[in-house]
Amino acid sequence: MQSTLSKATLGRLPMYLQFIRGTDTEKVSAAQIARGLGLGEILVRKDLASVCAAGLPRVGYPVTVLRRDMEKALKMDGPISAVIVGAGKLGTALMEYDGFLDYGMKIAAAFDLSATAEPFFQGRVPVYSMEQLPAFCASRHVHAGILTVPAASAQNAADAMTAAGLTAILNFAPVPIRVPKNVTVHQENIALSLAYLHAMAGETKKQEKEKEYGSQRI
Amino acid sequence: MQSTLSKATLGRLPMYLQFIRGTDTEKVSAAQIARGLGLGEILVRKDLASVCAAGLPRVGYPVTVLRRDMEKALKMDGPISAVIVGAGKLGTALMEYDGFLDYGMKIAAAFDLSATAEPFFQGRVPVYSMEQLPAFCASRHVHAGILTVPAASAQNAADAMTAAGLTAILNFAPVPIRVPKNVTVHQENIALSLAYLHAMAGETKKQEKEKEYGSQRI
DNA sequence: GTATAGTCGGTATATCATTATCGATCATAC
DNA sequence: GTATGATCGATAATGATATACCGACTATAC
Repeated sequence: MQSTLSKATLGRLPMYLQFIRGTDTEKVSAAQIARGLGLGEILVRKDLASVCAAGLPRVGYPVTVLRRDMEKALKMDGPISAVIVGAGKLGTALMEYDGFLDYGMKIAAAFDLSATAEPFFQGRVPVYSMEQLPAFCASRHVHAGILTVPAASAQNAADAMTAAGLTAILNFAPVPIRVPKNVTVHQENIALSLAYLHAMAGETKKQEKEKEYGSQRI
Repeated sequence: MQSTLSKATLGRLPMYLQFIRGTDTEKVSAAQIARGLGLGEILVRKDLASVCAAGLPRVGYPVTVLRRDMEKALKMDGPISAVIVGAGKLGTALMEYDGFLDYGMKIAAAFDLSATAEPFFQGRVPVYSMEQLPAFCASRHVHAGILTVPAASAQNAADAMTAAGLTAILNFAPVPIRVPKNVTVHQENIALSLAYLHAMAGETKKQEKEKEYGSQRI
C-alpha cells in the first residue's frame, strides 16, 4: 500500500475491479487475476500490493477487502455523479445505457443547446439547457462529464464544462479539445480507436508477445 | 521513416492525423502540431520522423505527404470496413454515428441475434443475423469489429467474431473477453473510463506535469 | 513436527518512452 | 552571397514502466 500510484497502474485498476466484481469466491490471488486478464503475474501482484496490504501467502487477497481498497484508490468509495453534454444520438444512447450503475457511476443529468428551461426526460435522465450546467454542477458537486456533441461545437461545450467546474471530461467528439491544465481529458474517438486497433493487429504478428487473451486496455 | 513503430507512437498517430486533417495550409511543422495538441515538440518530431521522411528544415512537412504516410502507417490507405455486433441502443447509435467516414472507416454491416435471415436497415447499415457473420466477413475481407452486446452474451459474441476471422475488436461490453493471441482487443468500458478519469483528476493536482491542454489519450 | 508448495512483498534489472542536446539543412532577409 | 533563424534528424541522457529474482510467510500433507 503506497500513496503514489503510477499512471499505468491506475489505468489497470479498473480492469482488476471489473474482474474481482465477477468473482464469487472468498479469496483471489494475483495469479488468478493475471491469468483471467492475460497480464503478467508479477505486474498484477505489484499493482495489487500498491493499493491493498491484505494479501496473504498461499491464500491471496480477501475479495471484499481488495475491492474496497481498490474502489478507494479509484476514488469510488461513494457513488460518482457525471453529466452528459450533448443529447444527440450518442448522448441519448449513453443516457439509456444501464452499465453505469454497476460501477458506482450515475448520470445525474444531461445538457443540450436545444433543451428549454423546463427539463424533459430521456429515460431516467433529465435534460436541461446549457445555461443550467454551472448551477447544477455546483449544487450537486459533479466533477465528471461526458462530451457527446458534434465536432463543430465541441470546443464551446468543453469551455462551458470547464467553466462549470468539471475536472474530468470523456470526449467523444472527434476533435481534440483545449482545456486548462487542471482538467483531465480522455479522448474517445471511436473511429480512430478502430484504426489504431487495425494497425496494431497488423503489427502484433511480428511482436508475438501478447498473452493468452491478447492485449487489452481501457 | 522506420519499420518498427512503438506502441506509444502508434497510439498518438490518430491524434496527429486528426489534427492535420483539420489544417488547411500547405505545410505543417512538428512544433505547430505539438502546440495544437499540447504535446512535447520533440516527441511529436520524433513520431513524425518515424512515419514520414518528407520533413524539411524551416518548412516542416507537406500536409498531403504527411497525411498519406500517416494513413499508410495506420494501414488506412484504403477504406477500412468494420462490422457492429449487437444492435442494441449503443450499437444502433454507432450505426447512425457519422464520424466514421471522416476517418476512412465504414460500418459495412451489423449483426444481431434478433435479426432474421432477411436483413433490415438501421439508417444506412444493414442488420443481419449472427449466422451470416462468417460469410460476410470472409467475402468482404472485414477484419475489425465493434462489440456492443450485453455483458452476459459478450463472450459468445466475441467467439463468433474471432471465428469469423476478425482480428481487431473494440469491446464496449463491460466485461473482459477472452480471445486468441492473434486478436487485438480494446476494452472500452465507459463507466470505468470515467472512474479512471475521476481518480486521475484528483491525482494530477500533485503531479502538475500536464501540458497546456491537459492529458489526452485515445 | 517437518516438509512442501503456493503466494506475497521488496529489491534489482531490463525494457521502453520521453526529454534534452547537438549539428545539419534550408528558406528568407539583407 | 552571406548571415540569420527556424526546423529537422540523430544521439545521448533521463525517467517511467515492466519483468526477474529472492527471501519470507502460511496453509496443507505427511
